Amino acid sequence: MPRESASARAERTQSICKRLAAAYPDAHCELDFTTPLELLVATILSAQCTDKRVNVVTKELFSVCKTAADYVALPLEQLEDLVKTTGFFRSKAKNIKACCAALVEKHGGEVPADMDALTALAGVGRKTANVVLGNVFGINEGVVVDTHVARLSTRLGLTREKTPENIEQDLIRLIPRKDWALFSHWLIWHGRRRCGARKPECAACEIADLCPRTGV
DNA sequence: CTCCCGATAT
DNA sequence: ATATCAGGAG
Repeated sequence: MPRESASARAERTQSICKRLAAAYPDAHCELDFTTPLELLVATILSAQCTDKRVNVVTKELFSVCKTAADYVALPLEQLEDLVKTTGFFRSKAKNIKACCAALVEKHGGEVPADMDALTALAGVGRKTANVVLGNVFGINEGVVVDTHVARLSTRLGLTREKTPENIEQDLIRLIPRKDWALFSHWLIWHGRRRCGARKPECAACEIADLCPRTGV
């Protein structure tokens, strides 16, 4: 089996984007939020947890905490109890408090629109920072690589890298910057609806002919 | 690399 | 019973 050329892969990627854009015309962030701080907190909570569960938890959490100072003032034990069902609850509660303390002390209580400032916050890595930058500030500094984007990028033969950081570099080279934000949403939606980790529905897949598993 | 960890689908 | 879920820190 001949190795796909870089130009052929770029062209196939374009076709994949076009097809997924048609399949998911309203793809968007499925975490519920109304402010930058709400998306930041929701994304911290979304680690190894479904967005559906996060949205159940944040509905009550956001009614209790409106500002970064509110999270700082809330006793750790109460915050742990509010986020318990998202898993990793002790780490997440601790991180959210430390994160919000830093927001109050270093950023006037606001969420910084800056990659370095964001990733310096407790519980905020590159993936979470990319989510916040893209979805509330319209800044495409990188590509969001979560578990779905990583899995589908590998299955689709868009990367051979293993770490999220290295996969992101491959995707940045492969995809036009204007599509970065949508690309992640398309792959996440497709990963949830069609190309699940345990049960990929290749027979019904909209891009089966563009995938090394079933087509090409 | 390991650890953090509850809810859900299979 | 086990894999997986919009990961990050030590």
